[in-house]
Amino acid sequence: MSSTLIPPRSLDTSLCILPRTFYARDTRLVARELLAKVLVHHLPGGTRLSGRIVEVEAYRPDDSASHSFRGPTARNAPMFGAPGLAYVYLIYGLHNCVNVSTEAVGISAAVLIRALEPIDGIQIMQQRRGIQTVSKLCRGPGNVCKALGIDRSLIGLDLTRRGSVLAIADDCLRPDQIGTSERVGVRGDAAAREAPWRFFIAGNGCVSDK
DNA sequence: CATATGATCCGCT
DNA sequence: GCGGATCATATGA
Repeated sequence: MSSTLIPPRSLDTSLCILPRTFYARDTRLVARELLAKVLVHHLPGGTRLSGRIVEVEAYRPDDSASHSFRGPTARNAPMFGAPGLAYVYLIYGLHNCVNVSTEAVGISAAVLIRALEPIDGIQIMQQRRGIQTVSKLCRGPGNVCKALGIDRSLIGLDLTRRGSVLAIADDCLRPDQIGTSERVGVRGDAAAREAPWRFFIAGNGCVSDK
């Protein structure tokens, strides 16, 4: 397998947390620009689990594949909330999936984090996943959450807040080449199914569904 | 209340 | 390629 990225050994997340203004923009742009950013989960006790974002999907207003398509509910509330909030949901009764809300308050949109290139806490991720292969630890949205220990207790968390246990940081690395495709597993109308709103770092070995 | 379904994953074939 | 796991959520009675 080949990887286009070289993860840093450490990262000062306190200085480079993405601000709310980053998320308060068109979701497709936010999704693209989240590539190569670093998702960080701080565990109780101070252990840091992190990975570089290598694959995302945009879910937009008036998007029949989106959980918010039929209006606000208790579950999708974070999608309508402030940009930069965590939206975590359980799918198939088993898997947690993590999103970040985007666009202005009242507008329902989010970016689903589909895959990471592991950086910090690889040994813990291996234990949680029950596998060794690093490139598979955070491949797929359910696996991202399982490896990093993200669950619904984090719903509504403000990822832009200083000291948040979950955050996204910018260490100024940029993806070489961005690939796009239709989103995985969506079942809305034709426009939603065909929209090229999945974005990934081309050639990265941690991307799902290649 | 009852029921159908899903932004998935894994193991088996 | 197929199906089972497993349950929150949404929807309709």
